[in-house]
This record gives sequence, C-alpha cells and structure tokens, in this order.
Amino acid sequence: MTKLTTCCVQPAACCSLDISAEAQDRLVGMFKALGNPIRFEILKYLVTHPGCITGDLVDYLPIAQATVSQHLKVLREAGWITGSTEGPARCYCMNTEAIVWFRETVGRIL
Amino acid sequence: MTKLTTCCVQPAACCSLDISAEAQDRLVGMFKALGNPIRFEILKYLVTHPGCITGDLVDYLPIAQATVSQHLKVLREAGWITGSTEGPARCYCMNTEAIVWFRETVGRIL
DNA sequence: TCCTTCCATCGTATTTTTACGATGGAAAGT
DNA sequence: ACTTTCCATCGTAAAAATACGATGGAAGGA
Repeated sequence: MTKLTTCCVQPAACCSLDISAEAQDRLVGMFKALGNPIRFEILKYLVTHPGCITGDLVDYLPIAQATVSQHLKVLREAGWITGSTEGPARCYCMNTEAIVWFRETVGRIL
Repeated sequence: MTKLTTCCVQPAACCSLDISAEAQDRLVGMFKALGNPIRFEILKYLVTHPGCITGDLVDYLPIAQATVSQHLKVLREAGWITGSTEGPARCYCMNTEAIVWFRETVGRIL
C-alpha cells in the first residue's frame, strides 16, 4: 500500500467507521433515496406540511400522479417517510426516528 | 390543501428548511454521490487510509480501474473528496470541510 | 531518449432510474 | 348498487448510471 500523507490531514479521532453491513446498506439506501431533486422536494414539503396526502404533493409537484406515487414508495422503502391510510386518502409524514438515526450515524462515521 | 395531522407529530421547531437553491443542489448532489455502495466503500476506505492513491483503491475494490476512476470523479465533483497529483500518482483524501458542511446542513433542515 | 508506471478519459454495452398513461382496488357519498 | 374520489401498481419508453476494455498523456527511472 502506497501511503502519501503530505496532501491531507489525518482523520479525526472520532471517526471510527464502526458500522455493520446492515446499517451501511440502510444508510446507502437513504443517501440514494434523497439523491434526487424531486424526492428532496417531497421531504421538504413534508417538513412544512406534515400529514399531507398524496394529492397535495401531486398538485405541488410538476410531475404526474403515478410518478409522485413512485417517489413516495422509494422514500417509504428507504425509511424517510411513513404513510398511513386515512379513509380513501393516504397521509404521509417524515419518519422522525429514521432522520435521527441518519443524523447520528453520519455524525459517527464521517 | 387537505391537512390531516392525526397520523403524525408536528415538526420540531428547529426545522426551518431555510436553504438556498444552490445549497439544495449541492446537498442533493452529495446525497446522490454517496447513494452508491462502491462510492460509500471508497469514502470509508479514505477515512482509514487518508492520502492513498487510485491504485490502492483499484486493488481493494472488486471493479476495474476505469470504473474506480469514474467513481472518484463523481465523489470529487460532489465535493466529498479532493485529489492532488503526487508525481505520477494521484493522492485522494476526504474533503473535511464538505463533510462538516453536510453534517451541519442536514442537522439544520432535517 | 526510451520504457515503465499510474491513471483519466473515450467509446460502448448493459442495467437501472425516471417518467408517463392506463388500469383497478378501496373507501365514502348518493 | 352506483358513482366518485383517491392513489398504488402495471407496462413501457426514454434517459441516466454503471461497468468494461482500449487509448493516451504525464511523470519518473533506466
């Protein structure tokens, strides 16, 4: 291994990189899900409009309903949001626990 | 706007969502770049092997040299890492400033 | 100068993502 | 029971990401 340390500082002592394979998969999935402008916009919208339904997002976003649903599914599967049935509609919220976990995990390994 | 707040809690007072369009683009780009298992592995490797060269990563990762270079470019353009020429080789390091910015921004808006 | 090492970029094939319209299921109102 | 509303899913087209081998440029050693 060639090691050249003249070009950058050593990592801080806090960086342990102690992460299980499962946690890493989960984390990468969360990164991937938010690495899309529309999905980021959805999460932003949910911050200011907690409990809104799919139709609200369809009205707000410049894309078709089917596409919004698809993005919501990605965010749900990545754990960023939760959806619950409210009569005929579907109510979406941020998953606060997941967000806390994300922040803590990123803070721990990076 | 239909608002159903029975299904989730209100957002914390800390969540301002105050982010410029440029910052949002940068943030989404950083999310996107790390939303790939290989690139996450690269960043992890750089934490424990700061200042390593491309060849080290090529030896470590199960993919071709051209692909490693491509991933390094993505991480560089997203701001996660910096590369400097060290003779014929190329030395890579995490971009500490960018990581701090990422952590702070995520903490502020989510 | 010539050769070797190191690695970024090009061209391209394959896979994945993103987007849409169409369809249908579930729930509420008539 | 019928209709309407709401939205997830299906099928598919287009765009983007990912992977590879091949090529060539830049730097150092022989």
